[in-house]
Amino acid sequence: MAQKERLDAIRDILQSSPFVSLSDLEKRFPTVTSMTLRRDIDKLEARGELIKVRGGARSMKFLTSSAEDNFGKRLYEATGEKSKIADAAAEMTAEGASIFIDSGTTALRLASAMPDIRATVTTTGPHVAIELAKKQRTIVNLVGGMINRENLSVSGMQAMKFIDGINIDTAFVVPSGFSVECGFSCGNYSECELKKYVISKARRVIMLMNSGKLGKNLPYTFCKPDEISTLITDSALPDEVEKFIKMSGAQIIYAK
Amino acid sequence: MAQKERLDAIRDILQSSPFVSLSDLEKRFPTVTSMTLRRDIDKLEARGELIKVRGGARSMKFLTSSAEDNFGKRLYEATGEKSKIADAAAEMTAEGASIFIDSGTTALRLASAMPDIRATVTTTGPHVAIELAKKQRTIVNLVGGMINRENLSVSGMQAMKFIDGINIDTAFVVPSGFSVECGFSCGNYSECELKKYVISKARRVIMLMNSGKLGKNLPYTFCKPDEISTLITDSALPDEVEKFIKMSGAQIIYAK
DNA sequence: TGAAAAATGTTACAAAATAACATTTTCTAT
DNA sequence: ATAGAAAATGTTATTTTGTAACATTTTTCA
Repeated sequence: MAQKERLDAIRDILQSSPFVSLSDLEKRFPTVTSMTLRRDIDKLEARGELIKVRGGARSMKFLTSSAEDNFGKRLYEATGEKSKIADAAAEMTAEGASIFIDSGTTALRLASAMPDIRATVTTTGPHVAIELAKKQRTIVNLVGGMINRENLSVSGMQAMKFIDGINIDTAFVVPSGFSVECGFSCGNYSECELKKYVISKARRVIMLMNSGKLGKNLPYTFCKPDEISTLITDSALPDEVEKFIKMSGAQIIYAK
Repeated sequence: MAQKERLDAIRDILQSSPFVSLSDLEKRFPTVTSMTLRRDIDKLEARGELIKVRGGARSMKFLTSSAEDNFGKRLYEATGEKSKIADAAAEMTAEGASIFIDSGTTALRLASAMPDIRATVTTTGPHVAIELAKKQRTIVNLVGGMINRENLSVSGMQAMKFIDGINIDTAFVVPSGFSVECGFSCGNYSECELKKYVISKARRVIMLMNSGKLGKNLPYTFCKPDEISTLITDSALPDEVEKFIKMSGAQIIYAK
């Protein structure tokens, strides 16, 4: 019976306060041990009524209301470069298309920015696939193969075979580096091979590159600008780079 | 710049997972100190993007939208039993083996409980693959194919082809239901087919079943007790069930 | 009533968080 | 280009917190 009263009291406190410390509780319930109070907190956490944090517990009520506030705010905050690029890319998708999306964080942003359309999306990124699975209408295919633990993407022989079996209308590819001399490059051989193959099979290739990648060369070049249709980036490219890419026949979109 | 990338990465992780531990982050960012990662977490907490908890951080997104996202919810359900089962299963792995791990939350527990051995692990669960990728020695293969959005697992023709190309020493399979009459069953046709195929190819089949699945029948039966080597469960089975399974020649392990 | 289960207490130990200061990197204004 | 400021990161020692494991008490209910 004693336990029930304590639990109720803790609940009450957390209705009017966003946090309660263990020492507060000790003062309030001097007849029981701190261990007992910890166990009370554990119980309430298991029921989802609060969140256990260092030194005490936070009120679920206050957490959810502040979370909603933040969500509204974030809509007006300047979104990061990657999100801008992703938003621009998301507009280039179409109902009914067969779409390929690379792995990586930029790709992940694209996945969450994608509209919920009736399209088939194939990806090499497990995270991307998980994000895409939240859509209701989109069919999601995950490429099989060996996982590269550095960047959590799939590649290798099995992956090549998988790509072999599909057609691609639009491929969204993310490089790790770009320079005029070396083109688009990445740091892993089998990934490079896979990207090459995807690009060769895709009707339209859209490269998503945030400006941080500019001027970086990685060991394996998988593509030159003349093989892509569009480059989406966040900030203005140096003149000679822009000229070079346009000469190669690719369109440049500055996402903002 | 480096900091920004880390913050983005942490944000990303917490978009698809309800919790990230500090040690996860240490593995992911081996170039910086844990102190730096703590400070990153502090920053994000100050912005209301996550909640700092002992050992890591919890996703604000999952706290608020856990009702919609039943996968995240299930992670915290039946935690105890599933971990016990996973721990017992983890002991049955061996260096050099070719191991298959199913998808699902129990499988995810197994993935994190697995020792870091030189083995090849193939899985149908993207979450499982991501978890396994944290090991240093283990080679991780992700089966390719169509994603089932209910339980985030891969199946379909492409997946069957993938399984076709590999050999399996030990398969850890997780059913959605079991009864004496119907055997081990699951709720999805193509998944059922895949499990069947995996079981037929595996030298040794270990079924991981928490007691909550007992007595449940789902539409598709993929296996009867006489096809498995071992059943790992958390609490004592009713006598007649235990008898039936042992008569089929399977070993029963009670995890505790 | 008398076992089993639940609640609580005790203690020792392990883990995690913090503080405070040192060092490095990055930015900025001249 | 560079000095100085500010921000980011590293280092270490210390304190706090959490947990595990087991002992004891209380409650439940067959």
